[in-house]
Amino acid sequence: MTTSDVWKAFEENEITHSVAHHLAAINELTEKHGYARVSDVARSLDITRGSASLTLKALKEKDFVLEDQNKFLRLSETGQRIVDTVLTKRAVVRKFLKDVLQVGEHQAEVDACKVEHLLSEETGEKLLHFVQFLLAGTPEAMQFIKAFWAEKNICHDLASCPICEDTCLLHVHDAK
Amino acid sequence: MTTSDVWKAFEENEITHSVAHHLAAINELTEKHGYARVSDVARSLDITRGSASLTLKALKEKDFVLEDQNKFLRLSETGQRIVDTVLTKRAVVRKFLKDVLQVGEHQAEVDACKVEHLLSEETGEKLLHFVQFLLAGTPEAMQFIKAFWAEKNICHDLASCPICEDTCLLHVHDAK
DNA sequence: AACAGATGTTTTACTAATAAAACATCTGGT
DNA sequence: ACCAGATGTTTTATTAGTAAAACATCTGTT
Repeated sequence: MTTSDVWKAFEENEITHSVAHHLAAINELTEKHGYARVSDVARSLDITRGSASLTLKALKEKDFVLEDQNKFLRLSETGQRIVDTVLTKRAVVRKFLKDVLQVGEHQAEVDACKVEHLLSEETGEKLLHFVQFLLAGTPEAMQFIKAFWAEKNICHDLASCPICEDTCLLHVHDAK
Repeated sequence: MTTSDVWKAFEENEITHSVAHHLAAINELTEKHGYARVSDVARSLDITRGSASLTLKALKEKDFVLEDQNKFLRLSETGQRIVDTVLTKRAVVRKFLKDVLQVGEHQAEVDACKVEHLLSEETGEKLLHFVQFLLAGTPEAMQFIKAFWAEKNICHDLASCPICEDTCLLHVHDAK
């Protein structure tokens, strides 16, 4: 409820950026090549084997990752569920940024990747719902999108609005 | 361009969560009480004076924060610019989550706070533009919002869609 | 002047995530 | 059987951000 409660929630995240990508790497390697070992994860994330070994040891201890007799890794049911929700959030954000806001391909990818593991389930689900509806092709959605992309009379300077000369906090100006 | 380039961008962020909130604290304290000292920032963020002292020392060395003869802190021009863009991004995301997606007040606050410092300028600006247009009251926007809030036939399960029994990657189902 | 309380800094220690290097093990080719 | 290369782990070190505790300074009574 207080300011510090809100901002400290960032640190208390169960799924860190690093954890999300270790799990996603196992997921992708397993799908693409049929197996994932410590070295494969390390190569895929461009970190050393030692680093991957330590992080993955922690993930094994948390039972997000399982290991067979031959050191082959796979996701536990929990690990798979985590990866599925994170990857869906990434896909939703990427699609929203790219197809709706028309953010450049690369930047949309980077921003989605930075944010994927931080969004709550509630936000993820509601954004998914929103993007689906927006791109589903109903007349309301199509007319709205068309009108939005035609729109130009809005201040979009994050630091200082040239019209009202203040920090730009969601004000709309009349067309000149 | 590669996967690891994208995911490593997270760590290379100039403005960390901690830095963003130290700067925001100085901003808020200065506005509200006319001054900000190390102790005020520490209290405001609920961390020790020692921690705040070290982080703020780094911010002084980077010239984001200035200190006068009496140890009173204020933001440099650069620091102020950073805080303005971060706070605007937070406000935009919060408004989008709360007023458009109808995410709960508290969760919208937390998610906006987690994400504010990670979004690129491009995404921040385009989201601002989008939210402004969506809430500006044009007929297209009002009809779209009305239709969206009435909509129910869309899968919004992030982990596994009960209709197609797959991870839910932005597919829309027909109404039953 | 002296003492109490607030303030600021420094030092030591901790955690997560990394690199680097040493080490151990396993596997394939000759 | 041997050696090279790949693989996995452990140890040592680094960085950012924190806590805790010791210390120094400053301020306002009395």
